[in-house]
Order: sequence, then structure tokens, then C-alpha cells
Amino acid sequence: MPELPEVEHAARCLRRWLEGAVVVRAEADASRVFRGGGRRDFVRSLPGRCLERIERRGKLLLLFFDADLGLLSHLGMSGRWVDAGRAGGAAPPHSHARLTLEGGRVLHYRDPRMFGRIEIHPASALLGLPAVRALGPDPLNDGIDAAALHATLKKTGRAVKVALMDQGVLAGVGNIYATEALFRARIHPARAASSLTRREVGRIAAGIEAAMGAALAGMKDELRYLSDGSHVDNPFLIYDRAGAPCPRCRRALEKLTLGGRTSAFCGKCQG
DNA sequence: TGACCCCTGGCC
DNA sequence: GGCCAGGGGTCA
Repeated sequence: MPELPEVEHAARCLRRWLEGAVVVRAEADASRVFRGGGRRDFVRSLPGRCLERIERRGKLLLLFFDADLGLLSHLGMSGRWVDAGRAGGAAPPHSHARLTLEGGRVLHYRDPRMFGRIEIHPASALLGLPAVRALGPDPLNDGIDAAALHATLKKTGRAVKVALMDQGVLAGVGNIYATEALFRARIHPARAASSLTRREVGRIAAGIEAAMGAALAGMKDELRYLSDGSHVDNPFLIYDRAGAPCPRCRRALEKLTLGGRTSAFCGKCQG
């Protein structure tokens, strides 16, 4: 499930594939991935366009093409852009959209669970979209200002884990990195956000940066990280490891549900 | 602010 | 064969 590091990886791959390339054909299936008239716009407006730059804001990919054409891509749970090689090969399963580039390379958007979305907008309007404006600071692009984060968390009595997954608090943190960061910071996921001290928020900020940094470093390791952004194994300290021993104290990791999402945590280290 | 829902692969 | 996970939009 893509969060900030995985989307950053996708942005880097797309830059490599699309930089300087001209789209010669765009195809799209009738799919939930396209909302409103998005499918028609995708097919009609992309051919002939050349990519100028790609930005990532939190979990959003923003593609700026020439002639003021913009594409927004959110990968949802299972979305991936993949390089399927030259035209003529079979489409990979769950392909909802295809871009054929000058020279014959074909990019597919795959999304088995269809929680992702693709939208076409004027490039000049992308940064002004409500979904973009609502985002909080991006830990990788902007860094985390622990004092500002402390001030934000102070205002809400929600569980700290739920608050961290709010894209308006920090852009790009989801279930995985909230879980990992709180373990690293030794803070219980259900603690009221407003009860955290400035020092504890500092540990959380450091935990987010460390967990995301480790993931980004791991993406260079092709044995553990595939080029399509998926993991070969579970590279995380405690995410999805409930029942397994805590890597710090060896006590069995516990599990609880907050904000509809499952958290692993150590009842001793994060007491 | 919280519950519910979308959708399907993967796991039990 | 059945259940669950999960980002985020929507609605109460």
C-alpha cells in the first residue's frame, strides 16, 4: 500500500520513463479510476503532449505536460505505474490505462482494488486543487517542523496515530509509517494527541523521518524492492507483525484498531 | 468527528 | 468458502 516513500519511488520511475518523451497514444478502460469525464479527457488530451515535470505532494503524483495539460494520480491501495516494455506485448492484469510513448515504450496503470484515481486538469490548476491545498507539510519535501507539529497535535484529542494519518497534519503518512514512527518513538498509538509533550513530538518526527529514510534506502535494493514499487518481503520493524516478538524487548507485539486501521504496537516499549 | 463504503487479492 | 484489510470520500 503506497505511502510517501512508495509514491516517491513511483515519481522517480515515472520521471525516468517519461522525461523528454512524447505521448503518441492514450487508452483508458471504463473504470472507477476515472471519475467524471476523466476517461475521455485522458484519451483525447494526452496524445502529442510532452512531460515537463513531475511533483509529488504527499501521496499525490502531479504530472505537468506542455500545452497546460496536467494529470493527477493517486495510487490508492494498489495502484502502480509499470513499464510494460515495447508495444505488442500482452497487457498486464488489472491494467486500466495505457500510455504509448514515442519509440514504442508502453506504460500501464494497474490497480486491482481500484481505490486509486486519475484526473486530468489544466497543469496550471494542479497546485490549486482542493485535494492539494488541503495537504499538510510533506516530510520529505518540506521536512518536519516538530514545534509546528506539536502545536497542531495539541489542538486535537484524537489518538495520535489517527492524527498522524490525517493528510492535513502531515502529507504522505499512512498506516505503515504512523505505526513504525510511533514504535521508534516509544509512544502508544492510542495516546491523545493533545497530551504529547514537545519532546515526545520530537521523537515522533524523528521516527517518521527514520522510517521513511529506511524505506527510501531500501528501494535501491532491487532484491527487496521491485521496480513497480512493491515489496518482496516485509521490510518494516513492526507493521503487520502482531504476534511476533518485539524487535526491542522480544515481548509479543499486540494489535489494536484505531480510526478503522489496524496497528501493531509493543505494550511494553510503547506503554 | 466518526461510521460506512468501495473492491478484490490473499490468507485462514 | 468466507473474511479481512485498507485510503479517502461521503454522509450522518
